[in-house]
Amino acid sequence: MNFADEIVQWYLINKRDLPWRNTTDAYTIWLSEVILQQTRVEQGMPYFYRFLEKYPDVSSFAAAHEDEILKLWQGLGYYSRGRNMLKTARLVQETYSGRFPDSYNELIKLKGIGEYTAAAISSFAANEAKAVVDGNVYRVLARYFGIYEPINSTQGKKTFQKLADDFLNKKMPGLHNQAMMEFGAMLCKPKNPACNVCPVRPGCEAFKTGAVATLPVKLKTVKIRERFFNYFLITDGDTVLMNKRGENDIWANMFDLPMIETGSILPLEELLKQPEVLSVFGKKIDAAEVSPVHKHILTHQRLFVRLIQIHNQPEIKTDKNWVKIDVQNLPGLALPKIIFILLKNIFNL
DNA sequence: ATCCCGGTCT
DNA sequence: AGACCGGGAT
Repeated sequence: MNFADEIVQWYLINKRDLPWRNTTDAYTIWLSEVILQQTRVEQGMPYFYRFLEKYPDVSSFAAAHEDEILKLWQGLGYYSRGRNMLKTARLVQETYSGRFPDSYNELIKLKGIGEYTAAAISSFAANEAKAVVDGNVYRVLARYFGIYEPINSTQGKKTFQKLADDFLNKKMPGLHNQAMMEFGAMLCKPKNPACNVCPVRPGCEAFKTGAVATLPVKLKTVKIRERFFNYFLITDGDTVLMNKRGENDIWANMFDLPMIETGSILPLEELLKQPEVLSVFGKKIDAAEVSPVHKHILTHQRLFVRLIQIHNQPEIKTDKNWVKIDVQNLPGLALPKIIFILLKNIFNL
């Protein structure tokens, strides 16, 4: 028996009895599939029952008000799913006279139905030979075949779709698709997969190489953080107050200037009222901006940096990391690029 | 408290 | 590539 047949055998014995599996009605399957997008079975189940009871067919769904749909959808998240369902129900009512389509090529045109859902509905309702590739299928294929291509890259998606298509049981695509997903959800789980009872363990590349916990590979999207650095230029004769940075943030152990970080760009007036500023510099600061806001790009951060000169400051509550440095010694310090630029403009370094 | 997970649309 | 959401794990 090949890999896919083994999984179908496993499925026939171990499957959960879920309500949407006992029908070939495209409308009912559509309802369940959209509810289950990005949603766990346990969470989606009560919503499925409520929707099916209130809207037993596409005509009743199409006749609903958007407010009713959203109310019934409340708590499920990704509310555009509900709004798209209403658009689709109305379109189906109009153009298909209420007969929900069950072919991949018709389904894929509908709002809220992408590749996965079109393959799911067409294979479950009409046994069309389209392989589903959802998060479960990615995981099962990546592990069994030992594929390190990222599942969320453009090329990776193609690779996995092709692999899924190649292994699809063309005689019973619906059963095959259900089996692949159930196997991923119940046995080949993201965490703590049940390899000890896995029927395809002997052929599993990830198991052989100890890569089960590593696969599938997923590109993590590096979110770029925006930060706002307000630097203060505090001079005394030929010296300037510098700050030795700590270990944990960017520019570890390098020198910058005394600084207050804020959550956004504040007008100078506002900035000087911030508690952190008041506690360090007091109320009567004679301060002026001496640089525009510089945008400084790092790999994971976008910095908005400006320099504010403080003219008359007799008593500053100084920090233990602050040190007076002779201006002529500034070029000898390890300075981040943007700090060097700010100081260069002031002191003609 | 923060991270991770997941289909579709734009 | 990023936005959309809530739940479960850490």
